[in-house]
Amino acid sequence: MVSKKRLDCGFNGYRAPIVPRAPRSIRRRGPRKKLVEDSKLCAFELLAAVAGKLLEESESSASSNIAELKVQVGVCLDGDEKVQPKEDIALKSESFDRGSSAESAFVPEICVQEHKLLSSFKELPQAENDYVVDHSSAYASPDRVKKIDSDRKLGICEEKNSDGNTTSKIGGCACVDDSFNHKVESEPEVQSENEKNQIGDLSMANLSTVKDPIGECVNTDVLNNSESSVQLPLYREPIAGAFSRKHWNDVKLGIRDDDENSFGCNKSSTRIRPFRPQPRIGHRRIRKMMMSKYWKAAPKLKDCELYNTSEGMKSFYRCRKNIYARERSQRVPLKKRKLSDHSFEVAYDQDASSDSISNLPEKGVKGDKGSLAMVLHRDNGVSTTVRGHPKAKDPRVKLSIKSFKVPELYIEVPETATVGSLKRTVMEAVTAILGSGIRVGMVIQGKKVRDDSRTLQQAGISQCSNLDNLGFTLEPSFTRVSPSVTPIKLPALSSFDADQTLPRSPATPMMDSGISNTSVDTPVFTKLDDVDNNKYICSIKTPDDALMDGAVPDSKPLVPVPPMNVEELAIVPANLKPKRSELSQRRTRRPFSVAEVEALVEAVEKLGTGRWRDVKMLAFENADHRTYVDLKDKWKTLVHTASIAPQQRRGEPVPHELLNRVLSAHSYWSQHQSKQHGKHTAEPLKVVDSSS
DNA sequence: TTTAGGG
DNA sequence: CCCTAAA
Repeated sequence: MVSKKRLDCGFNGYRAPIVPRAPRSIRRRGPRKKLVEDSKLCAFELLAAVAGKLLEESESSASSNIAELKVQVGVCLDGDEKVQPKEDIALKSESFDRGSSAESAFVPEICVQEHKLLSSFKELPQAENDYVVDHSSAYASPDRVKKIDSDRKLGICEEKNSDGNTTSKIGGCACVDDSFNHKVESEPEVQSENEKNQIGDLSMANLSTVKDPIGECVNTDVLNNSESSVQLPLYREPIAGAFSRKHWNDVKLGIRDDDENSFGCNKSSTRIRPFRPQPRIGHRRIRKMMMSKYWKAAPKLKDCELYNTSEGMKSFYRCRKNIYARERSQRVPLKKRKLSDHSFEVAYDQDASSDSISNLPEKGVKGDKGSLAMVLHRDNGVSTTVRGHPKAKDPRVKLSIKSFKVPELYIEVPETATVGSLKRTVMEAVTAILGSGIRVGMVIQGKKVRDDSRTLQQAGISQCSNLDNLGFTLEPSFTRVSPSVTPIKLPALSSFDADQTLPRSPATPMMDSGISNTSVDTPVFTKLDDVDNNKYICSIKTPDDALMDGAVPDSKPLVPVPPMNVEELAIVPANLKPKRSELSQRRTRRPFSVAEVEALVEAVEKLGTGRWRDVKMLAFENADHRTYVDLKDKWKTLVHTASIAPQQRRGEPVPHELLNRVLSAHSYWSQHQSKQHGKHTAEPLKVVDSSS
């Protein structure tokens, strides 16, 4: 949206970010008021969002010309208010009239209700519930009001102070300081308009065009400045404190911004949507699916022994379910994994289960509970770098985490212990920490940043700031002591590989080997290399990667399904599904492996066609990425494939034998109509002769 | 939600 | 794989 780059880093400069599409905006310049430093970012983003909206709806508003708005962005961070979405709430002109003080009125679609300050406006018919702030400035002109009336939709909440004074912070609202205002204005078009309207028009007509679909609440403060300032609506996050962190800020670690991998930001993307064009319905569905799927509980890996591709289908079937579970995230990555060879991984064998931590090339840690993977870039020496993203509406802060600091570990070993044992001990200590849950801590300039709700800017992280002092740490999470934790503690990143055995191998050697390259010093993980374009998470390399069948060539993001504690960690954001940015894109292609085909064939032989749901449950229960529709489609293609000349077939060759079975089953079920009548109408196809 | 098919 | 009409 706002591709405009962030003007100057400091925000002090007066640069106007270019708001891409906004036809006009509500921008005004104003005296910069010094508001709370904190919400700059938000405001900025809000602006962008508004601009985007304006653009989208530019046509609609007739009143649009009232360009100048003086606004100050007020961000409400306090959580005590309730935000409720409202459908167009029109402010009646009367309302405004009455309050001479009201410079402009913004009607938010969604406002915070029940605000204490609200009282002053209660009388207003429609604005009752809105949190309105009355600004002392009295610009409100009747005309304007009307416009407002018609246009509202901006989703802005005004806050009214009981005494009519403009208050930048009411009810805990923080206002963004001037810096924002400056930025906002620079759009050429806007300016011109501004000039025209400069007269005191404070209207927010333009704003009206913006609709806030979502209904985040916006609180706007109108400033009295003669200078035009922009009024930014603030969108509040319903949940207290979450605001800054989530909205519009995407921080990605070692990830390109084109995808949604920002860790901990998943939600943010979602939230952002509101400002985007409304997705088509179809997309919604997809998204929905994605969401539900990717966030589902991680499968348990334990039940199945190692599945070795080479060992064949037998074991495959035996463990089919399990395998699928793991497999789902996997296959794709194989190739990717290779790309990430530089990534450093530490795996450690802890009894039967092994834990491993690896640095993923791409995504990082998800919130508190996500995987531990971190992406590190090996390129430059700067531990963290930040740079703006040219086209992002919001400048992106890119971080390259070179290393993680682990919480203090206290280790005691005899002098006679071997280096290897010491390493192992360290590993165990680390693992113990990890096993009990860890969280990521952030340190800036040596200071811990504890407030998760702050925006990066607020925390001092911006593309312009020096992030060399930014560090992340892994710390024990006391809050989440793993309850019934499965023995498998951090299989995390690696969880996905179906074929691969649990992670143990790779790393272990490293530790034992005398001088390891990348010694595992206290700091546990870390190093990363970046694979820059790839986004996959994990990379556990195992010897058998090569065996993977059907490795998918193209890079797709893996979906790490950390099996850690199923209970609490169960929810893993697999936001990785990258490639598709938010709006639904097509799913990443995941060719069926021979094993899957066989499983499919077997199921169909048994159940027949027409019962894809059952087929899915029978053979692909845990393969979340395979829907019954997929299975049906696959069957369709298999039948087709089987009927064409081998030379015309593409993709991974399917054993002849399987194709024959496909034909046989297809033929059989064509005659026995499995579907229709009740479930077991027909007997399963027996045997399959593979010959021929 | 599933099926069944076309795209 | 996606999208949908139907069921």
